[in-house]
Amino acid sequence: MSNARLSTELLTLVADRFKALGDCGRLQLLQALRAGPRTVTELVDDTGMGQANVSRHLALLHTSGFVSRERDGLFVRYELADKDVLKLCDLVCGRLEAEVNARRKLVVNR
Amino acid sequence: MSNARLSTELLTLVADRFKALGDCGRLQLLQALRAGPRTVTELVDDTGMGQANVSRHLALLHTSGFVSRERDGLFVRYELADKDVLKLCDLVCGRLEAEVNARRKLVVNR
DNA sequence: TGCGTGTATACTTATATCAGCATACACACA
DNA sequence: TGTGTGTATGCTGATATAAGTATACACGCA
Repeated sequence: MSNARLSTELLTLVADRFKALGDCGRLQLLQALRAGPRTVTELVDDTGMGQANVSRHLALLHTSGFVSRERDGLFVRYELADKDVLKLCDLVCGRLEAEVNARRKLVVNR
Repeated sequence: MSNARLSTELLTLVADRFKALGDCGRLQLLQALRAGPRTVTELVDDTGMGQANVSRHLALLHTSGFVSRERDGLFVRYELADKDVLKLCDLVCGRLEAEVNARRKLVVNR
């Protein structure tokens, strides 16, 4: 890391991770998982997305290492892999909030 | 932030930011900007990408708030907007490194 | 072993994204 | 005002991604 120049191969991997987070549906799933582990069915209910969709998005989040899965009988329970994911989201959210506030100030003071 | 449920509108905005980081070329540009401000031409040289490409990617990074721009005569100088971007990249890189090391260990010890 | 329920995947269509080329635009300077 | 250089943008074809439907697969249980 540090200041070393990163190879394009590594950057491609990094880009893939960001791409995995670059979808509203997947972020919804991650948000729903904030509260704790959830089965696919529960996530379908939580998000209102179709089952196939949820399953596909979860698969991608899983191969990207953002969630872990565990079979429980007939169900598969998904869970946030670690807290880094939320750190990433919160960093971006923080930036957004700052921008929104700045913009609001502009509008109010016009 | 905290644990409040985020609206899908906000999540869409967040997703757009992540999407902006979800491209190898754009990450290359951000990496090149680590060293300091750069003109478009310099970034073309640094990255080997086409000029139109570089310009478009920079435009996206700019509207996403990751870089700032400043005209300098005939040139436009781009610069990292803040250190958060690097924090984001480094978080993901850290995760990757950990995985790669784990995988390498598997290969070596097979 | 057969059935029902939960999850994953194949296939399709619609949409988005990317790179390259050509060209328009912005600016400095003769 | 015209010319050259740096930057941005419109257009195009190729590729990737997303969602829906149908269906396959996995598991528990009668």
